[in-house]
Amino acid sequence: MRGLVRPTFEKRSFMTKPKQNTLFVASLAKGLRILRAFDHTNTELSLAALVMITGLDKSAVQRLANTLHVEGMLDKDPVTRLYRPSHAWLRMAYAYYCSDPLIARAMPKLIDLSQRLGETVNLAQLSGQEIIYAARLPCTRTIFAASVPGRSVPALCISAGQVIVATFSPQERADAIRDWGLYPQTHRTTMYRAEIANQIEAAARNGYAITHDQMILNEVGVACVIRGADGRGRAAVHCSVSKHHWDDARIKTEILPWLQDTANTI
Amino acid sequence: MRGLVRPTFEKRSFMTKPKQNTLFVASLAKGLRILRAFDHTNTELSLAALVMITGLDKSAVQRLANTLHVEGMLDKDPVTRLYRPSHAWLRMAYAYYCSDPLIARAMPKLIDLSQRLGETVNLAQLSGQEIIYAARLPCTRTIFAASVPGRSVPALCISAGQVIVATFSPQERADAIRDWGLYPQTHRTTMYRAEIANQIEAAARNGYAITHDQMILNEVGVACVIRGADGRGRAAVHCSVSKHHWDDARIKTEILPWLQDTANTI
DNA sequence: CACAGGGTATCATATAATGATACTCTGGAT
DNA sequence: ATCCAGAGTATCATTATATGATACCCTGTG
Repeated sequence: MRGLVRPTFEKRSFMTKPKQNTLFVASLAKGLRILRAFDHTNTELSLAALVMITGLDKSAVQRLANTLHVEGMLDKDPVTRLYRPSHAWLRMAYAYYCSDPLIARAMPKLIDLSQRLGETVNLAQLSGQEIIYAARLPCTRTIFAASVPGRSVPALCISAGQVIVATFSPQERADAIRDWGLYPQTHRTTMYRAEIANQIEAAARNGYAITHDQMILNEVGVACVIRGADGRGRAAVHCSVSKHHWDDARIKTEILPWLQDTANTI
Repeated sequence: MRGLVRPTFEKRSFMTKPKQNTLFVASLAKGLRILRAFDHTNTELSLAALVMITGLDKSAVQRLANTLHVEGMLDKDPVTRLYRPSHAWLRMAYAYYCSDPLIARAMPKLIDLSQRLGETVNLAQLSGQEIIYAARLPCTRTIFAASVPGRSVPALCISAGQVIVATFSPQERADAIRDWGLYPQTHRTTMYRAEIANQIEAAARNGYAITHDQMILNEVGVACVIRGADGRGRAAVHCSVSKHHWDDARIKTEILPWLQDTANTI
């Protein structure tokens, strides 16, 4: 067994090739893989679990995780040895908020809106093929995932995404509807692209979108688009209410106008 | 000029020594330095600016920043070449939220509280010598920094920090009051440790703390501690109101009881 | 037109990351 | 009691990989 002459060699050269050279620091990228291993499913991870998830070598994970710990990016429970995201992850969000001028413009308006409506309002941004909730102002008890910012969901599924895609050129719109990811959040999440195409058409005509039961059952989402300088939608003001308290007619008369007004002034 | 024989050499061996060896990946640590260069002051940075702030070599910054860009941690404006935090920074916050069980327990209670009071409530956590606002539920227009989570401020300055330090043993408390960082946020921020000691004493007796003008002028902060299993305060429920609308008497009768109730049930 | 400043690309060099291996614990199973 | 499995930790030689100097390419300025 000792004599095993580097099965290492071909493996590494094989694995390393896909990465681009010389202006790409592989160690850093691997460190980021460690960070990304933490998500809503994996909230605290052992060394062994990190090895599993990242597919990295045990020694590598040991070093990288230790580095992240020393640098304050990961907390480590001294008894269980489990790693967890540190407060630095929250600080990064703050840095993001400060860096995005849209947030600063939107926040006060969103606060007013949430107080006026007495319902949960969100600022949703397009991030690749997903919508990320950048700011959330929850006004009623709801599930955990809907009460904290940073969650992302497939853009096509929800009103905020639809209203943004609706601002694209016909070609881009068609591409998005055909290609973008789609995965269910509830058993009622719309999974038919034809239906989504209709909803987006309607959003393009109306300037708003309303969806039902997409993220949470009995939840109605209403969204109005915020356009960038080029006219393309980059974000949306989104309001989430309970079906039990609101029917579509009241939503249209009592929520929509305020939502549109807010979106326009941002 | 060509013949300059490596002034490099001694510099590197000299600079590298302070870092611990073999289970510390310096490249990763440097990458994190790039990330940390972004804060509320530096919201978007050029290559040259990153070189300045991090003190790293130009080539290193080039490679590291490029790696972070390729890996989706930094956005890069194709025209100005400026780097900015990406949405990944928000996703990390979401991962943090999911990893901290306190958040999940606190959120619904905080929502109820904010609705009941009609005033801004926060969940504040101790992070080293600072308080970090983990969750914020703004109910009235306020300055930007007070409306988004992730900001951190010196623990001693504000009610939330005082009420937490008040749960420490006398020795730890004294150490904290003597040693912990203190930097002003307004021209009225308390900078006298003796006065802070008194406030913390009061907090220990009363179980709550009230501070004035610490972060924002004409702002009153009220906080009640949330104790961990060991009895030590790890977090606080914090409420921020305007001096113009609330005097201390009303705060004590109309806000404090609800705040204490919320803190206790979390 | 020359220059300065910032961004990009390339290369030889040896540092610093690598992954195998061996060691130490702990807790369960026999 | 003893053994074993699994997880975390520590160490080491090897060379692949990060390094920083340098040269190049822009664009805007004086």
